[in-house]
Amino acid sequence: MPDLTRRQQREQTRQTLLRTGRRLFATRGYAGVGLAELVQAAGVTKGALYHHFDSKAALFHAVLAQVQQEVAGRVVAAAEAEGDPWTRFTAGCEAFLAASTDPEVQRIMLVDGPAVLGWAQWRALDEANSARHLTEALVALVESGVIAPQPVAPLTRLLSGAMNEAALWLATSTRPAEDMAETVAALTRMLGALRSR
Amino acid sequence: MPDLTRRQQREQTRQTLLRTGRRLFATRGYAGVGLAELVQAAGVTKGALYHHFDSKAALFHAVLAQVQQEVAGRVVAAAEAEGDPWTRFTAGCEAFLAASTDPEVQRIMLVDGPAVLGWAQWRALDEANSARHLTEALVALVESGVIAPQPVAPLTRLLSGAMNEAALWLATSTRPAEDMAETVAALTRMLGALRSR
DNA sequence: CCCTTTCGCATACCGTCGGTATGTGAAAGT
DNA sequence: ACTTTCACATACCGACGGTATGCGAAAGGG
Repeated sequence: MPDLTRRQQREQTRQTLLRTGRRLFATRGYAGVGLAELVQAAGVTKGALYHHFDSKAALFHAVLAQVQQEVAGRVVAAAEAEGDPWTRFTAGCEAFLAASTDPEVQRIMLVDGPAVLGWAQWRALDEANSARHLTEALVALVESGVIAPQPVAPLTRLLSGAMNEAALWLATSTRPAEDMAETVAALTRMLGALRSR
Repeated sequence: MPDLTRRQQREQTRQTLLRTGRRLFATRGYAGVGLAELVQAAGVTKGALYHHFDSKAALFHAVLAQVQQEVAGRVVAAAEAEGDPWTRFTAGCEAFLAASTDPEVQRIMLVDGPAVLGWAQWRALDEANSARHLTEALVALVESGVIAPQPVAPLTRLLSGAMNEAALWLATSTRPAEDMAETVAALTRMLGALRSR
């Protein structure tokens, strides 16, 4: 009787690589960490890495997907705690800003992501995990008559970009609480312009 | 009498490296182009490159600064053609979107820039060349009473991020004219919310 | 229970990359 | 005319991402 089945061992190694990759990519950036160092920190070898992932970029892709799903989870949780569409929407935006202020999240999701995977692939991941909820929220706002009927696709990109950049800026702020409050205020004000009269 | 003085020759080589770097970085990305290939395309050697720039990243930095100054030039020109602060502002935003839709500009300025130089340094360059004008325009709007008094720093980041992401999205659009129009419309509507009543 | 196959991973190695140390020849200074 | 400067070219290095191969234990079959 083996202490660990093969499936268990395999999954454990994979998770270790993901955790280690996430930690190192977040702290020193994708280009700043070599595979030799990464596998040593994970306690395995390059053979193990290439058994689980096709390339360094593929490992990064898996890490990025994991990070995005975590952020999306926090956003959805915050939104679902509210009742009406408008409050769900603003709560989700604020939760996204709060979650994305984490420096670990930023470097992987916002800085290195587009450059490593290319903008198109990064956008596809972002759409599948994060921007999808934003689009759904905007559609719900239009359908419930809270905001005026209008194309949601450009709105989604504008708001997504605005919040991404705002999160990066907030992370460097010397007065995070005030800047966060002012950012949410400005964002809410701008969103308010879309409301039906 | 020399055909070329040393200063002339030096500047010519430097410009050739900048042009070649810009072309290659734009088409295949920073990580996708090697220095050997770059210097061969420029008709020089690595010795020449490292005589003019401290590193590959330093060459990219110079290229990025040049690209940003061109974009900023177009934005300022469009803004200065208008009279009142509000129209200058919207004209500048539209000019930025139009200029940043160029794929050559995008990859260097919006995708690779933050990852190669780090967000902080990229932000400093952006602030010096591009976002500075945005801040000035917003301050002018507040001082002239067009929009309500409010902190401009978070507004600048929100709008800058929104336009950057919108430009990337527009570049992949299958109906660029319509999407551009809708984006400008949504942007203008959101900005309208900031107007004094 | 043994024998075979599978497979998760380690080892050894390769081409290429960014970066550097040194050489060189022509322009510039005196 | 002689020296110095300097804008490069050449040759080389360690480190990197990636691959080909070997190995040993778990899984499967009789």
